[in-house]
Amino acid sequence: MEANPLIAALQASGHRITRQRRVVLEVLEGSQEHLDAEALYQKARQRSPRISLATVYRTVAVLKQMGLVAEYSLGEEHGHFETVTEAPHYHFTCLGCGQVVEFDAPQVVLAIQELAEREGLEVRAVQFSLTGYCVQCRAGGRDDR
Amino acid sequence: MEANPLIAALQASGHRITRQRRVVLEVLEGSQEHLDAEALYQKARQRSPRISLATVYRTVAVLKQMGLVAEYSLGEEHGHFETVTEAPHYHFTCLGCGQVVEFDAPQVVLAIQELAEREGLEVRAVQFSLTGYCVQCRAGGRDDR
DNA sequence: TTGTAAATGAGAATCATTTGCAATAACGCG
DNA sequence: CGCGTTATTGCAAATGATTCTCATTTACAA
Repeated sequence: MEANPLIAALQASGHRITRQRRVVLEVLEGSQEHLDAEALYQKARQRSPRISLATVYRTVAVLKQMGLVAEYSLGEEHGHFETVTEAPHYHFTCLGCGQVVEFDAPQVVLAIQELAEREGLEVRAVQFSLTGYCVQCRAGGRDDR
Repeated sequence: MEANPLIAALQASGHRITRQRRVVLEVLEGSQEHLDAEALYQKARQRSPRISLATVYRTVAVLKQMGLVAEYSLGEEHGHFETVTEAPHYHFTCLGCGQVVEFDAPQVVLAIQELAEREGLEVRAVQFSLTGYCVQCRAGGRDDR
């Protein structure tokens, strides 16, 4: 009955579908970038001007706990959000230009599985991210260590 | 001239050796655990009662930037600090009991090197941590998902 | 249509961390 | 050793991100 699968999932899990949740989800889906709470808020605002930042946080929290959205602490600073896709991937953030490079790392996934098995751990969340300088910034001599 | 290598390094890089820096370093070295700023502050206080939390943060910031100390965001919460050792290692934090399991993952190191080479990146920092449930907590039935 | 519990908006509250500034102290130099 | 310069400190106030409180609104099952 519901076109959007994320909305459907939300609904199926017994949550109410409000205009603001719908908007946050749409913004999240309609953007390739990794938005932080403020950016999400600004974008959501364009469609639902009365939405509050608190609601953005609350919505993202629900989605996160349902596993529909993931939170990353890219550079260091504050959190960034992204809808979860089939293929897990990780991020490299350039300290020079802020550019985010996504990459996958099957070896890392394997290493985790192995570790979990060996130690009897049940891994629920993986945080793996790199920071440094990208090709351009290295070349640009902008070596502001 | 200075017994402690970390102190020596600090000094060599042109920083002044103050009582508080010495104390923070000693506390950091003398503890296997991953202390957060507040814990560091409390421990440092025992030896140097007038030290302030701000100084702890400032000291750790200097050490971090020199690469002598690393910061981790174990569970999610706030930062934890640890002196850097030869062998890089990572952390698994149990959501049930809070226990931190350290592990190494040479495959991860390799994966990073490979990626860096392929993409021309200069990796300065790696953030890799896992959360989930440990053997005990899984067994304990305390499946508070 | 209506009742009720969930969700929202607005702003206050919280928490970790940072900063401004005057007082203090390290350490290179004479 | 005694000084002066300048980094460092302590304190308290500021900040930034996120969470909470509570009165009001709204989704949705009946």
